[in-house]
Amino acid sequence: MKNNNNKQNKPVKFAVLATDVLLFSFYDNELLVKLIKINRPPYFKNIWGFPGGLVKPKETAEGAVARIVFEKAGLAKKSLIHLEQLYTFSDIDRDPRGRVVSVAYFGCLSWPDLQKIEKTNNSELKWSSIKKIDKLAYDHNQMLKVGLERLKSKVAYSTIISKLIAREFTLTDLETTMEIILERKIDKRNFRKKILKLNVIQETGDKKIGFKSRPAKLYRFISHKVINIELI
Amino acid sequence: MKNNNNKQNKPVKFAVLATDVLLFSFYDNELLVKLIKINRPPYFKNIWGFPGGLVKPKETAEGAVARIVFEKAGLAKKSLIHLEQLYTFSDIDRDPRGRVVSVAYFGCLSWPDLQKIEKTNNSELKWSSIKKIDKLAYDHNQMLKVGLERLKSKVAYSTIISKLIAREFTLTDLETTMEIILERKIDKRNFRKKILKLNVIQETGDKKIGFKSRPAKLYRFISHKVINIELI
DNA sequence: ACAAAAGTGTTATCCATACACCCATGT
DNA sequence: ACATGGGTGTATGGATAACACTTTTGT
Repeated sequence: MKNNNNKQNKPVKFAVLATDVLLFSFYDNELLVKLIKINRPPYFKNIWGFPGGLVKPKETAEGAVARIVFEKAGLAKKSLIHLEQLYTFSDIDRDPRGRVVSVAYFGCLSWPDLQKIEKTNNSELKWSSIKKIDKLAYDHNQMLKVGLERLKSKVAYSTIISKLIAREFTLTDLETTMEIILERKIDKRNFRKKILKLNVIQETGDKKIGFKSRPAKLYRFISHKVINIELI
Repeated sequence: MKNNNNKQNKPVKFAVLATDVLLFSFYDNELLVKLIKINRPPYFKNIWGFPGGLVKPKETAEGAVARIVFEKAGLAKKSLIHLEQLYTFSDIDRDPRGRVVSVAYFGCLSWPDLQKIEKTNNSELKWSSIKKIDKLAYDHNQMLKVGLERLKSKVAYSTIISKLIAREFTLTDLETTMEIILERKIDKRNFRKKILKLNVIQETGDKKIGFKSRPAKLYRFISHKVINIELI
């Protein structure tokens, strides 16, 4: 039973349609992504990968992702605040068990909005810093590459960052989150001038206190919608 | 045999994976897209749609598109000079015959590079101005909307226009092609200053003559690669 | 000579960039 | 008093935007 006899040559119309989801969050100055332990001997033994699963006959790909995020990624249904299609991966050998085409999605979650259980790491499910990711199952390293590229481009050219940070944030929070995701330094004074002129954030009136330095004004995004706009 | 008994409720893993392709070209001041006559009674009788077909078990989605472009869209294999994945459409009822998920691609073709047969319109295959498109089969109107959006954004922010125009072109050709695709006027002098400074096109040394007005210098794109750069 | 499209320059405004010091709080 | 991060302004150069006339050809 060690051969790949699932990889059939029969001219059936096939196929197995799956979906995988890259869930991003941000905590403690690190961009995180949700990983699940994959155990499918003989091909994958105790290797990490993205949550995924088959799309059911009566589900859209997006519907399947919503279900998988809940059932497999261990998130409450209401937690998924931003989800978009990333890319469809159809390499013939991407799954050694047989032909599986995967529609990958990516989602963004605000860490402070997560419940305690959703933040917990264990042997089956964890939030991993993208800096610490090694070999993943299937073609998930390739997915991660595509996903990170897309996330970076969206962080620079849209308000998607609003889905990754706390509802209320200081300008420094916003700046450093963007710096870490984009992997480059942003000039503090120019960033503040620009973001304030764009009319996408507003002061809450409150300040962040108790941090052994001058209290910082808190801001929030005016709209919950992700709009395309050059942020930096 | 008039009911939709292909739309099964069986909990099979399913599925049928298909691909559809939006082939764009540009001729006579119009953005064109390739349509094929679809005849699948009782659902579709003599209605236009995009060329498409099933992905075979041993094909990637991109491979299937390359085949369909040749077999169904009537293009020589070498003609397809630019192809990229657009979006995967997985609405449950997008195909009334049953569950079919389609990975849509879009391609760009330079009209003068096409052979005569490839440009011909008949009752089964035609190039249609996107201004004259009415109801299409399946969810192809939605695909067209997504495709046009993507094409517009790429025309503004990449050199993809190089795949839609003749290899040698005047600055006015380039400008009007972009104007028509983007559906807005561009200032002639500012456009010329910008495009020339970007170092993406060069003079060929020749001029376009015989047009009852002053001959215009011809240019070509320096690189065949589509790069991301703000063109206008 | 006329029509038609090619080609060209200047100015004003806005935006991007570079850069360093004082302020308000906690300890 | 000191350490920490918050907050602010200006000057320069480059890009953008608005705008109209002359040139070269075909007829």
